[in-house]
Amino acid sequence: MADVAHRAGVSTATVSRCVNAPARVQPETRERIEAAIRDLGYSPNFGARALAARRTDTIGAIIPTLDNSVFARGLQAFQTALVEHGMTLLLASSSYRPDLEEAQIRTLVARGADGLLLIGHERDPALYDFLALHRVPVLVAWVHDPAAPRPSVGFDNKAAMEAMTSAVLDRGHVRLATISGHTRFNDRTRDRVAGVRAAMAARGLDPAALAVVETPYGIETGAQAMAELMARDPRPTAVICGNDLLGMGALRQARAMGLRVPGDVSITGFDDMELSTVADPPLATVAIPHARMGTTAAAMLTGMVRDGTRPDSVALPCEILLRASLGPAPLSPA
Amino acid sequence: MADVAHRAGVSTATVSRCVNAPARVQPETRERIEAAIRDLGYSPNFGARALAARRTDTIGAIIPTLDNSVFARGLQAFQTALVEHGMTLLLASSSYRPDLEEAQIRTLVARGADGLLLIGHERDPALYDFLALHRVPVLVAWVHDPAAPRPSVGFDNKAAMEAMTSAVLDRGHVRLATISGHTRFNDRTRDRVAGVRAAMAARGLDPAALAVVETPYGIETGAQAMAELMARDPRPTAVICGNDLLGMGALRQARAMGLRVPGDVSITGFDDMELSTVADPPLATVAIPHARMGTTAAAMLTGMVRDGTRPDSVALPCEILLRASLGPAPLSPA
DNA sequence: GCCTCGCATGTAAGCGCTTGCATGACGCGA
DNA sequence: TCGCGTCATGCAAGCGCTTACATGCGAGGC
Repeated sequence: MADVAHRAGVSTATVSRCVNAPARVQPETRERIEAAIRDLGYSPNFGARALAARRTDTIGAIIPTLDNSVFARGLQAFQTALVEHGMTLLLASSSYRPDLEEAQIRTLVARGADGLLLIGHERDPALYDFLALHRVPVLVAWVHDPAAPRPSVGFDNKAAMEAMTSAVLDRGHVRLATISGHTRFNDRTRDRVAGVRAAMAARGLDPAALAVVETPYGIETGAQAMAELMARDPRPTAVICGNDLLGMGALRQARAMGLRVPGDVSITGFDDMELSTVADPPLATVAIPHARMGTTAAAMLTGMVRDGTRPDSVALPCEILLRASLGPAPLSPA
Repeated sequence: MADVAHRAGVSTATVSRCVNAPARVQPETRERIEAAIRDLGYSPNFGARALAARRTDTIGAIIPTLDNSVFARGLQAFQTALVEHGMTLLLASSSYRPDLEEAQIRTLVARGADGLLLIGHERDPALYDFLALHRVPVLVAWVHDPAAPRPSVGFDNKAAMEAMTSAVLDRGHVRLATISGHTRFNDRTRDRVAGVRAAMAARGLDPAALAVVETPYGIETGAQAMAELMARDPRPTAVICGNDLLGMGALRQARAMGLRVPGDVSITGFDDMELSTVADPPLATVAIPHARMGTTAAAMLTGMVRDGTRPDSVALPCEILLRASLGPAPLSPA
């Protein structure tokens, strides 16, 4: 930087201003500096800048997993938008484990993340205290809860699942089952199950009659859960799955058991992963606004970091995709 | 830090040593310091540390996309392993565009990435010069080419595709087609097509007879390419796809056209995405060692950064998964 | 018993930027 | 013409660590 200053015949202060606030330096001076920067191939030292300016232009994100495309797609949009705002993404994953998530949060804060994107509201309050202490703005994604004490961007998991369940009930189904991800430490999952129950209650069905199997997200686990549900008597005529992986597993298992979908049993998913369109039959599911969520999150978080504002939570709409895996309830009980 | 030093009755230098090289301080001193750190909730300032130590313990990765799980799964393993090595992941994506990739490389280097993970060898030599100039070690993944001037960790795309093609040829197919991703700027894609041709040549077939359609990776695009191929006369009896998304699209299109798979046409993929097992019929494909690749990459890159060594390239084996979408060639030409 | 060496710790000089404040030039109104 | 405000720029004090070198101590060898 000193070299650049010398070559341009100015002080390092002016070079710094030229880089960070070009408007504050005379056009001709700026040109000279820019030429010097180019000639010398100068690029500011990140550590020094972080130290002096007390910011890193870096945003941390901690997601449960990248192993399937559930979060990856939203993250892709988030990262791309972040770059457009001049920010860089620091990424960590928690494997759905609160203890690992906590460790990652601490790491990212120690690494100087200016802001954090987290999935879901539920975590140890002490963590939020920690973040407040370090003045790190937090944005919660994949959920929408205007009542929460922190801004969020996402969709209403409960309402979305309630809408999907209504569509199922519209088709005459009475004996419903749900294959859910683990609800412990996971408000999204819990809200989805609550949505199923709410829809049942709204139609005068007993929510307690809902058959629920909890299992980690995955195709295999979904298939196992399906096997278990199909062994029950009476057998459910519609299986509402907490995500598409579970739904795909259920579909595969149904086929393996010789059950027709939707003739004998209807199956729905949640997420609209690319695989749900190519399934046979295509999986009815809830489409999540991944891209908009990621893009919006990037804009909100950048704003929070730069202006110190606390934006309002943003609700994004989901879409119920009624595909062939959802059909009318079978006429005669199995 | 000064507070910690004062409370523990030592100098800041000792605190620093206690944090960075615990073995170099007396056990009882260390205990006092650690207690002080705990009591005060001290955590070192990242920028200051980066500035003074000239390293960030941060690794950058630039991948083409996170929109499907092709790279996401490997990245998941990479990130997890990185954390175990005390490193943090800076992530960027390029959308398969060399210009964006270059910009991201420059950004990550400016952000102080100690090392970089890149996908594929092919890029502007000036970029490699830039990286050498900045002394940033680079590891290339998703390919294996021992002859390349840079270390890599991955698999031999050509050999893998050659093996898959051999399996196809074993089943009597003669009229082959390939749906490939764009081969420009993409050595993986190119190697895969080359693998198909090599297998043909090895059996005395004319590699030039291979029908090739290039299209961006995607289910829709795969379906369109399939439609185009199936309209040709004579019609290929086996379609070898450059990845599973293309394969799934081809499968869907075949079904839509009333073609039986594999009765009328065989289809193969590449990647073993989760969706290929649930397809109907299940998609024959090449299983890539995502997790091992990610884990190995993390270990190699950490070593390169810490010891300044240049490790040997690592080849990881792929597995040919012969699933039902691949069958014998139809007896009578279509 | 003296010297040497190794070890634990302290001292202090940066690391390369940003930014509050000071300076001086210039333009404008009185 | 003078004074004041405005603007572009310079000065220099950090930002909070790491680390080369200095120091002082105890142990071991002769």
